[in-house]
Amino acid sequence: MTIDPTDDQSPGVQARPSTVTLRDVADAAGVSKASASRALDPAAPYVSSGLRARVLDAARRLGYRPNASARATTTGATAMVAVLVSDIRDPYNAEIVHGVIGQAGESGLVATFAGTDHAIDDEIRVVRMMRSLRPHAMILTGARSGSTVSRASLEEELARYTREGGRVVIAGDDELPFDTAVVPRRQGASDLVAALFRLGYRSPALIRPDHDSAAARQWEDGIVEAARRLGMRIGEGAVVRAPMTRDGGYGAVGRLIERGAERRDVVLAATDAMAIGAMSAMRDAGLTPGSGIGVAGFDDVVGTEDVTPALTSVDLALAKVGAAAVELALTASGAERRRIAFEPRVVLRGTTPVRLG
Amino acid sequence: MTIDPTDDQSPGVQARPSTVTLRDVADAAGVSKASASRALDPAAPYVSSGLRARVLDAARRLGYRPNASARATTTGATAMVAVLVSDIRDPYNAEIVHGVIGQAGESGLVATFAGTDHAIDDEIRVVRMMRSLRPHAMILTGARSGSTVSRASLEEELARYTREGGRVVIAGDDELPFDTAVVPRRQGASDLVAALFRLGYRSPALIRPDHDSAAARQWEDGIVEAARRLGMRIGEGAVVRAPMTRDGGYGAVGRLIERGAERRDVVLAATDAMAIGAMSAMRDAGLTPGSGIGVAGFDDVVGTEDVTPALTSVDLALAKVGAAAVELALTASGAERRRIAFEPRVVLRGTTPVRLG
DNA sequence: CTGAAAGCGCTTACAG
DNA sequence: CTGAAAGCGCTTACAG
Repeated sequence: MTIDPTDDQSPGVQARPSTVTLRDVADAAGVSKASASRALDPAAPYVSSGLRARVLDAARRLGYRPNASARATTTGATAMVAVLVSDIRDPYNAEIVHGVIGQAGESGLVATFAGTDHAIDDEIRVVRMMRSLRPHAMILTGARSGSTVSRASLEEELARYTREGGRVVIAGDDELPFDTAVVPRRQGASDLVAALFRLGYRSPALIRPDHDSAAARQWEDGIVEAARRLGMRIGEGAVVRAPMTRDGGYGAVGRLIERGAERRDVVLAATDAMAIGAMSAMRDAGLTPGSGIGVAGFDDVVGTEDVTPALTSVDLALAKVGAAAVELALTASGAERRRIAFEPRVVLRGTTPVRLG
Repeated sequence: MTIDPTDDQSPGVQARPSTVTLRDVADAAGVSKASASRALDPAAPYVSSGLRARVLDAARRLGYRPNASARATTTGATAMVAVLVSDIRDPYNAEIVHGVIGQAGESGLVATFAGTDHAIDDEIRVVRMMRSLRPHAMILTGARSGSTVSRASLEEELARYTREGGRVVIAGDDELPFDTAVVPRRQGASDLVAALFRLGYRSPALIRPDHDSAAARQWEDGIVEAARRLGMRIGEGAVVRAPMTRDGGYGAVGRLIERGAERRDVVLAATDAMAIGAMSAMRDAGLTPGSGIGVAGFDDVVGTEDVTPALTSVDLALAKVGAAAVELALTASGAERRRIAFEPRVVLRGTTPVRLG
């Protein structure tokens, strides 16, 4: 650890935190605070290059860092985007967050995160807390569940924030009335079905989440719409609901088999985790994923390459969605609501080989 | 979206962002700003309950949120911990970050994150940027790589921050001179070897990261130390280096086989991802993980349950490490450096069955 | 192009 | 217990 010896003048005295301020820089450069402030701002007009050089030099020598809080109380907003994320351990969210962090860094913003545990009431609390920071924007990501009352409260809290000049952007599903970087679930699901059709699959079984989120709905809508268009049948008994986890997928297979899933030729799960669980259950039941019956997941986050055989899935360009959310937050929005969507990409792997006959 | 009709008095006028300030609350309650400030602070002494009630009521009615920036410029620090994380998509980091977010929320702090892409130079840049926010503490997590010069610059930048009154805490490996919430790698590795010994394994092969991080070193030290103590032999040829990824683990197996890994009875990889890759490679080479030759990973993050057979690993209590880092950041540190470590937990699964003979 | 001054929203001694 | 006043570190019209 390097210690600047000039810093502790009187060793006996309790060392108080000493921060270099604009005042110090101005003094060191022999100019006024106003000039120092302008010299440090690359966008400021009317600064002589000599003065600017002296100030910059003094700032570097002193290790000056502008106080973001003071700047924010002057300008009204913090150079920050606040991200509300339901669960950072979910690789789906982690991928979006990665995109947000990258783009925020490039745009000179810091990104702040708060966890919300999926619950809307939690999210309301967090929005309230975040409002204190006066960030340029709040980005909401991840599925949320809660009552209609809670949802209204959340929208009210967000509306308050926008009235204060804040910007709200959704990164994910298109379910709240704000600018949205859309995760292309519906189209991805449709594309998946079309790709499987081309491989020879004709009768899918579905494992869908047991709660009614926008994500679940869009996935199912995409599947059903493409199936209908292509003349594939999805009967009543071919859809089961399960918790959106690996274990949920595992448990769903039993119920599918009770209903005669052997007559189906491919199992589609709403997430990779569910699909991976389903694969384990199939194996435990004596079925071999990829021979006789296919399996496909959704999201293409992690683990799809590491099961045997590798899992077919759909890449939703999540990091791009996160980056796009930051860009939406940065550019002024007019009256109308904006949407940005990316192209999903179906990734065919070993669980869905070409089907003969 | 709920709009408060009292808010837009003159429809023709450009709606300017209007924020409720302490002044507004004080006026609404008929008290001074000073009194309003005290009434809003639960810890303030000498506030009559009548006054407090009126202020609290006014604040709620108006949707008042204190301006964290203004508060911070007054008090000198932001109620915030800044977390520097190399890559949020790495489930190892995500798990620590999850612990940080949870504990920060409970302590009334917001958590801010910045990505550093593993590079020390990036980290220096980010520390500098974060210093502007004057957070109570910075928490560093994840492995970092860089030259000795860079490392010195990083430590200098961090030292500057501590001189300003900031606190630095490491969540992870014990490689920088600050308070540390220690990931118990070394002990976890030792415990793993001891557990495998009890199952009958005698001659491990090692797949270790090809860079010389503290994490890699501690894992290897733990393995070697326990093996020596138990009289197990790890020969020259039984250690290969590989990139710390799934593909790295995959590639390592080929080299292990060239060197006659068949004579080994268990393959130990420094991370789960490497172990999972190794399993795929073994299968491709005609070996079956768990029969004839065992496999064990490390970290126990995700995916260990989803490969076939399930992967033996070591749970490093990462979320607790993250939470402990926040607690270290919150409690005053004396002169001496503090360390908190948790108990690792060996999780035996299908890849390391009891070995007969 | 540069400086003196006001102001951002808060907290906290200091007097009452 | 309450209020008037100073001050935190910055930015930005406003005069020169």
